[in-house]
Amino acid sequence: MVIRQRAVQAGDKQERHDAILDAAERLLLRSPERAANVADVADEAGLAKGTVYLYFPSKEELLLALHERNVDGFFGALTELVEGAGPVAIDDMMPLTRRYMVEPPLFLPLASRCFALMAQSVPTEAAAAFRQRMSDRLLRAGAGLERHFPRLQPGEGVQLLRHSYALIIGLWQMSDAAGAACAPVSAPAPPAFAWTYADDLERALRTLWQGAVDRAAARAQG
Amino acid sequence: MVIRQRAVQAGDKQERHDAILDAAERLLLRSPERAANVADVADEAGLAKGTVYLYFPSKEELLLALHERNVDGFFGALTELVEGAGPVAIDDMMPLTRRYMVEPPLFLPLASRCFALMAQSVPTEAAAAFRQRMSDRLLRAGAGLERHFPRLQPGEGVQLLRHSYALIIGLWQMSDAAGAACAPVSAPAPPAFAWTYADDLERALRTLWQGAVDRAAARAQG
Amino acid sequence: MVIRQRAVQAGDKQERHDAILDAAERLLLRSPERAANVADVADEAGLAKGTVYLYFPSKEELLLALHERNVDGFFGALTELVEGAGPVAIDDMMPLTRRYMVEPPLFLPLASRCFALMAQSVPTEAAAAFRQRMSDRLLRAGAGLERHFPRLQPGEGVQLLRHSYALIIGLWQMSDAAGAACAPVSAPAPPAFAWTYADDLERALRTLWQGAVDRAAARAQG
Amino acid sequence: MVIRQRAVQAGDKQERHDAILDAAERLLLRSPERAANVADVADEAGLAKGTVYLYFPSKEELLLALHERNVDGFFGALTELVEGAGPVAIDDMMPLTRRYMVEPPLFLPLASRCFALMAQSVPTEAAAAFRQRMSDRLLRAGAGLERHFPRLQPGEGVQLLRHSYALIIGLWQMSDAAGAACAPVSAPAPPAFAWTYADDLERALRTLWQGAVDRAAARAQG
DNA sequence: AATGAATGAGGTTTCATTCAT
DNA sequence: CATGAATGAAACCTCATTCAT
Repeated sequence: MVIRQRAVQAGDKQERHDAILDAAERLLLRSPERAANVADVADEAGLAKGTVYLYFPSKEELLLALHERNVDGFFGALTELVEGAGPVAIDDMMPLTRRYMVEPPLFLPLASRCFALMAQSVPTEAAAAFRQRMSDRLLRAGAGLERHFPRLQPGEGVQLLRHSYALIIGLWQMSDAAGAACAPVSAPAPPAFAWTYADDLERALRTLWQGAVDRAAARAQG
Repeated sequence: MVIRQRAVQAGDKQERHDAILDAAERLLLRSPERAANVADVADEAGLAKGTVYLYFPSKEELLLALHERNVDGFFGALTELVEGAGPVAIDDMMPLTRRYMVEPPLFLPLASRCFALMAQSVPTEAAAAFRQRMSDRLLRAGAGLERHFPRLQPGEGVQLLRHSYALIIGLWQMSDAAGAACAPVSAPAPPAFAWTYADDLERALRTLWQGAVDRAAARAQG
Repeated sequence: MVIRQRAVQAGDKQERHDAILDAAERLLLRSPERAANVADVADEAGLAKGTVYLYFPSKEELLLALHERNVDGFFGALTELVEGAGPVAIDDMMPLTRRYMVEPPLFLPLASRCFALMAQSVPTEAAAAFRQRMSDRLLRAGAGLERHFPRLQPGEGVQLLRHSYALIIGLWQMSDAAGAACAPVSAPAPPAFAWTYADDLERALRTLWQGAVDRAAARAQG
Repeated sequence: MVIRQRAVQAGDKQERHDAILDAAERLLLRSPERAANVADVADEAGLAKGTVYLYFPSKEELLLALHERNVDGFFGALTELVEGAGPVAIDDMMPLTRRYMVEPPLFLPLASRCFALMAQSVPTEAAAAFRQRMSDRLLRAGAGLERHFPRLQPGEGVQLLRHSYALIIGLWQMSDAAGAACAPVSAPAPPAFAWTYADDLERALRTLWQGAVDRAAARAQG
């Protein structure tokens, strides 16, 4: 009905692509429980359903793209940090994580959901491509990291990042957040989970990084 | 049509309950890609669809129950270990993990899926109850753990277990295994993921535990 | 919404199966242009959409089943005729054709449409099965026919029936009927088509049968 | 993007019109099972979708035009034959039929499909116009035919052609060919259909023409 | 004349759950 | 208790056609 400006230039198209992602994001923020069907996304974007399919082959790949945009934000900042001039310490990582993953209300639930999608509904090639890009980002950031912690052996930077990411995701899934997301009035968390996700994550990451650094140091000494 | 023996005794009921779980498990093992709809589970159990609903309030809670049975296996063994007479070292944990979580082909995918379920489709109370039982298991095992690593402060045992579990799940979701579950012929894993899940997990867990022990030791010394 | 009696007995099921076909038939009679989507059929039958899918695997196979029921009517009568005691002449065939195929307003359009379905939307096996049953009917009726026209060689009965059926269908598709079906106010038919379908068909069939009988006679004499 | 030469001259337009038909034809030949959507046709013609609509009011009328081009080939040859100087016998018709209708892999499926289109999706006037042109062709060829078979009464030439066409189409739709179009590996045809379409058609046509000629002769004698 | 981005109606199918038997 | 027929919401995606550029 509402014919918005047509996207004829390549730039316009990217813009519209992003606009659709924005719409999906707004929708997920507003009602995380809803499965965000394509009709709603189109509506929110002020477009017709068919138009969404011009830009994304399926609902799943739309969600994946949205997630990847989030991921890019994090890795962009991380790469900038580790490839920058200044020194980098463990303490520099925490704010980054917090800012890009913990605080944005969408990152973790979406990441979580995308893992499920990848295992079920996304065509193998798309999943593989996503994984490949993820690998590239990790490799680059991991290599950068190794420059700042010279005792790390080659590959240990990537490894550490990979393990960190696993902790971030895994812990979130276990955390009350997952439950609380849907429970407006949640009961008090049982003792073993009675931690703020953010704090618990920080502790976990510190422990992990401590272990990695210690081991590297021990190896250097021994 | 075929009315199988009615379950009138309490024991019969438990038996049928388990039989349904068994059927679901067989089904998931046989075709992990399929979404395992209730009709198939009922069929596999030799029961009618309606009968399944006599034993489980919903499909989701059936899956959750199946997962919990798996989890119980692990925690049972872990508790037995830490509450046993002998000494326990980090190295004792690995085989346990491997045996109960890594090697059984169902544990990790199901765990992964259950997190998603908990956040979406399971009624709050059921989720809370599940969480509570999980908390109990963790607390008990965590407390047991602290007896063997006396430098750990109270609560650090649970914490370590929680973080370990997060690593186990998170890493699996990132691993090629998650993708490969559905892709009969998967492309070679991209470099940043080119590790066996089992090996990578072991490294990650060792690093984490190393970090925890080191920190405890440092605290004890400083 | 409206829970009609449940079909538990095999007989009930057949009844419901037929009831769905009846509904589809009514719908097609009422508005032949509409593609009769499954929702409408279900509505007309007073059932839910899903229920229709319990009885027919797809919309196409529903239509095919309806057509086959019509075909069965014709072949039933034909077989009864040729396997009956009395003598059978060419003139006996015409009323049969008229009664079962020409006069019922649905037979020919549906037959026409089913040919298209068979070539496009019906799974190969279903199409093959339909074809097989059609073959059986033809063989039986053809064999019966040969008993009444002893000069026909074995196989010529089936052949004649097959050719007749082709004429019936082909001519109908060419006839004004096809066009008139959708044109409430149709222009006068152009001269080459200015024949009533029924009359033209009778002429064509007589010509065909005449040719067959003549050839048989000639062969017998020569 | 790529604006091909514009068609400004009338000749250019006809050329482009034909080019689109050619593209549709190639497409149907290449994959008879596919429904040949407009996007594909445009693509194959190297044009944009919108351009196709400058030359054809709808997808259906495009198909109809393609079919009519085929039909024209047949009637052109037939008219040339019957209006030529030489004598014409039944045996002269068969090769014509074979060459223009049976052998080209597109004629029959397309003819079949067009009947369905005419009855459903084509606006009345377009259908009437098509029918009118068809009538003209038949009348002319029929009249020519009557000159070669002088015992035929006026109108019986057209009639015979019409009935022949009905046989050709009807028999094809019943034949395995129709089904086989879509079934790369088709099961063996059931006995009642176990004839080559081409042979069966020839038998049928001969029978029909025999009947017509016999009747004319009988009338002349009686 | 040509383009191709945008439209949106349209129909199929699945499957968790209920409830009459 | 057990059954399985019935439900119907839910969501997907295609594609003929239009029209701004």
